[in-house]
Amino acid sequence: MARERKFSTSDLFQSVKHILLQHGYDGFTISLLADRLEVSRGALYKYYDNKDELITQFMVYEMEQFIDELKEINSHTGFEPKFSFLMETIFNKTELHQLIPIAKQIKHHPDGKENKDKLEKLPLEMYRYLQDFISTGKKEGKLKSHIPDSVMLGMIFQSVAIPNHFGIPKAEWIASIKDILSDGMFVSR
Amino acid sequence: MARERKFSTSDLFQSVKHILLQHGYDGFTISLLADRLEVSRGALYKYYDNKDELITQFMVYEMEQFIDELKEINSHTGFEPKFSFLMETIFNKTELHQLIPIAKQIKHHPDGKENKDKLEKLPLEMYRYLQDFISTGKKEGKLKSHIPDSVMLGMIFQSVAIPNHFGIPKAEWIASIKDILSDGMFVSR
DNA sequence: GTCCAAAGTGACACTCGTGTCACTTTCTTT
DNA sequence: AAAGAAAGTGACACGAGTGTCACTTTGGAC
Repeated sequence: MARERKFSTSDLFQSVKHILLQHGYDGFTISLLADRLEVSRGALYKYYDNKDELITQFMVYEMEQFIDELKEINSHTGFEPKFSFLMETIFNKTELHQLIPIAKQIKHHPDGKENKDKLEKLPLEMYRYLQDFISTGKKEGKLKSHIPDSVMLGMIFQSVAIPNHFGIPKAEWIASIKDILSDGMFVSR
Repeated sequence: MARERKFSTSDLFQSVKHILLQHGYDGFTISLLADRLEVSRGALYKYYDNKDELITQFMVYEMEQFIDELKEINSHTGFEPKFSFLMETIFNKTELHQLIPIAKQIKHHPDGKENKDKLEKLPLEMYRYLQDFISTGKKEGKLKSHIPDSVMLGMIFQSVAIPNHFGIPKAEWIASIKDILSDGMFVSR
């Protein structure tokens, strides 16, 4: 290294996240990012060919980190503890789910699409990791076997995105969702 | 009217919807719309001050239409029929839920914000209409009374957005979701 | 047939963000 | 201290989309 860098990759990703969450995909500009890092736009183009590649790499990073956290699920034994861990992990990373619609907006250039592929495969990889959890649950007779795994996982993951319009306290909010996912909204007869 | 219009408002909204779903918010341009309607861009500016006002008006129209459909819920008697109607209505209008993230991206100009207000209030109006349904369900002892209404409605509405990655047939897909919402994923003990 | 008001046109000026590149700065190596 | 490699700068060319406006077209009213 001939000269010290003015910003680290994690500085950068942190800023990218901040800007994306605040301004959304199309509100994100290289200038905004450069200002925040106190460098010139040109400097950023030294490391990333273009805006979309930058955002894609950020997304991959963010997803991989999340998947790493999820892997911890295997350190819990028994179905209920695993389920609780899963819910906690998901609800502690609410921002990630705000990033998903943003990720879908990325306009991928014809060339350099390796990262695009990677990004598209990550959600599937995640599903695979959790497949175990679900099938264990079914085998143990805890989960209904006639409901497809993907519906269950889909419901679980989608639940973070529910807007809490009326500001229900976080603990009650999560408990309610867990309750519905587990035993439904209906009073059991 | 001194001269016949080349396009009706519903022509226009239909095209707007098509373009928004295909290209997303930032992919939407007045040129694209003008081309599709076979008019010049200038013509569109005769009716709408700017792009965002146009999209906002479209969104309001779309939401109001959906709310009208939902109002039909009162023509059904009994809790289960109402619930089924609600699920059907929601899952027959999947596009609308793809429009929601798009609506959030609208950049509202400082002036002319009446429509913006309207758009923000509509989801709440919708909640109000369905409040009845939920509270009736609770009173009749069908729904768990300790779970907040907004969590229930949130879960119901959010469920359309679950991506069906593995292409499960629509009927099975909806039935599974209904099942989870009603009685949960857990095997009842 | 003339008038006029609404509908439509397309060229124009403008803004904003992108990506490039020759150049400067800073530090390490020898 | 000279060389040179990596980091950073800022002016530039460019493209795409926006919104405006003087002008043309159309068709009903009189």
